[in-house]
Amino acid sequence: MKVEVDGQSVEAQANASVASVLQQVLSGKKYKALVAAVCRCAGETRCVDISLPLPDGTEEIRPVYAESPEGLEIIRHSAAHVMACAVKRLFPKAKVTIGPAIANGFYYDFDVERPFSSEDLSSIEAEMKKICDAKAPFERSVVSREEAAARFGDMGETYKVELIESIDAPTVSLYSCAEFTDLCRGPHVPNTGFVKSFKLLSVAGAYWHGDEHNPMLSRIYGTAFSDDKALSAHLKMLEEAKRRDHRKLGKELSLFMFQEDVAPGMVFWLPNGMLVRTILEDFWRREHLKRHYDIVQGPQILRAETWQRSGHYDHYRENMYFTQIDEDVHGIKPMNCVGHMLIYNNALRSYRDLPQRYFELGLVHRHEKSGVLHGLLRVRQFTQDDAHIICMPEQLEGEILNVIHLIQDLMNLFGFQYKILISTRPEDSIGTDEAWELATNALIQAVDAAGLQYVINEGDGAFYGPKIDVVLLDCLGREWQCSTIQVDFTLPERFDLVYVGQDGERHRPVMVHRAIMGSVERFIGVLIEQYAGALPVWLAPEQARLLTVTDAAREEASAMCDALRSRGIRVTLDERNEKLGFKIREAQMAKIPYMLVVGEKEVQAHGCNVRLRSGENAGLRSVEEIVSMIRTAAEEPFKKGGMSYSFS
RNA sequence: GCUGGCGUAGCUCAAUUGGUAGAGCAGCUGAUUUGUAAUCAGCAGGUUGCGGGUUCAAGUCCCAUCGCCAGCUCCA
Repeated sequence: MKVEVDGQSVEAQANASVASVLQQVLSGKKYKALVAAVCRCAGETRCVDISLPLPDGTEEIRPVYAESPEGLEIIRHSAAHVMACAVKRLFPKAKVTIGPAIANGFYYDFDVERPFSSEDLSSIEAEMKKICDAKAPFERSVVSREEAAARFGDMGETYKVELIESIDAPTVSLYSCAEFTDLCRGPHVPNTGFVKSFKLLSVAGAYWHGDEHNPMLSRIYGTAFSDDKALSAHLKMLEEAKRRDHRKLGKELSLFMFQEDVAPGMVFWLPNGMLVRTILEDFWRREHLKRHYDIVQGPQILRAETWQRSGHYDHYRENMYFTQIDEDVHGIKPMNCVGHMLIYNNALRSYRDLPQRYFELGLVHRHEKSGVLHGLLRVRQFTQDDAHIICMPEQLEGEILNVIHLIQDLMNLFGFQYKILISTRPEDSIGTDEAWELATNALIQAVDAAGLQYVINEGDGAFYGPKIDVVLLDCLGREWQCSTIQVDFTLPERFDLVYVGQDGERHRPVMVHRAIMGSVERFIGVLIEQYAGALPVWLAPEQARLLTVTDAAREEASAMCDALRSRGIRVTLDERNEKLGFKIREAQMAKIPYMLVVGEKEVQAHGCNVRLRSGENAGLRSVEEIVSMIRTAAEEPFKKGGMSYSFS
């Protein structure tokens, strides 16, 4: 039969292996990096082992190379098998469970008497190395469910038996490498020699099936790449991520602190950090005013009956803080929506008044479980850049498009890439089919209109409406969930929101919750990591520092400091009796964008010698030149987006 | 909340397996007036997270508690 391979038509014998067909076309070098193949038969594509015979009716084969995303996934999955094999050699009593490839590597969960320690990792790694050096082939076999269950049952692998019993098919496939056999769909690399660049990273606990009522298993995380170069690049990236950890930088740059015994999960903003936050918030409020939002603020504490009405008391009570005065129970707000609903109801609204867009930098409290707290990224008290847009159904698409533009502009400002996920109606939900369809279409059409790619998450919406989530990608490719746009059918009902239409009748508006940064705390945490603490000039708490060389320059430096301040530059003066090198070092570690050196020469010339935090020297400059240099740098990121920055 | 690892000076970390709690940085005092990532000297700094227990003796071992870190689950 004829098979298409890489654009070439090849004659293939029935029963020929996938490998032999590919070999006719691929050069030796390409063939060596081949880990699997994607076969298309009758319009269906699937990834197969190259050692298997060509599936009947194959029309086309596409080679999968080690360095491709699919190839890496196969290598990682195979690495998980190799790891399980090594663990069974070293810890024969360990029971295997599952071991998939994940975003940047793989893991395998084991049921062991004593959890693995980090010391165990190196011995497991050494055993894996042996298995890989042996280049043991991965062999696939297909057996009946009963036979597989019996075999794993004999081995005492009770978790595997449970998995087999849950599979709804007469047969299951098994993969063996060396002496280890695992239940697995495949495909795998041809032999263990393809797993040559791997590293075990950490151990962790995880529940069987992710359910905390199930036994706790011991999980080993690792990563694997097509070659050592890619592996070391990845390990370097992990080091870099550690170096950029916002918790570490927050301490080093005196931005914020935590005092866990006093207020776990709540931030103390230090002067530097609060300045960054203030600048960011001021900018963001202005941007919202420009885009025709109204800034509002609701109360922090509302009586319990209101939370009953909103549904939070029934659905969100576990995460809420309460306070009791005499007999009255009050709930501290975990969300801002309720206040905004009540503000809407303060007047009878006409269709001419819609949309109403209420924006609030709303402080909320959520009692998150202690184990989930994480620096600024997950806290119990935080500020959402929250808005609720109340509009007529036919305005929905346009409103959502405006929100998407705002998201795009913010992401561009900081150079973030992003991914868009649209979540549709879940099983358990409220609202009519028509309303869901209209809202979901509005979300999709708005994203289309903005010319953006998206992924649909079927059934992953909130029970009260469909949503768009935006995951931003920082410069290391890490993902951060920040923006969210959610249509809500419940709250307009519960709070009986109405508007008077053109027909004089009362109608129910629709409501959109949206947050762009998500939370100011989280967003600043992400920014710190994105810039490794060297915040852009417009956000830097200290934009410039004047450094005197000797006391003789004090007077001149002090005058320049006043002059720069009066021009709106955030500048300080370091006139301590220290060597210049010492002052430079401190300013450099504080990641101050401009270091302005004033010594004898500069006093003569009435200027400063400017050093940038990159280490570059910008030469002797006058105060005016420095002001314009800093302003230009501060405004630079705003050139590309539809947003502006104002000095004041 | 669960599993594992931790909690020592303001910060970063030592303390030879149970035997006198130390160092660097920061701080203070003094000397030094210095040219692009650390000048020198001295001083001070601790109920080893908090509470019990074992022991002649506990930072070290045991129990409990608060919290942190890596995950699981959840989420802005």
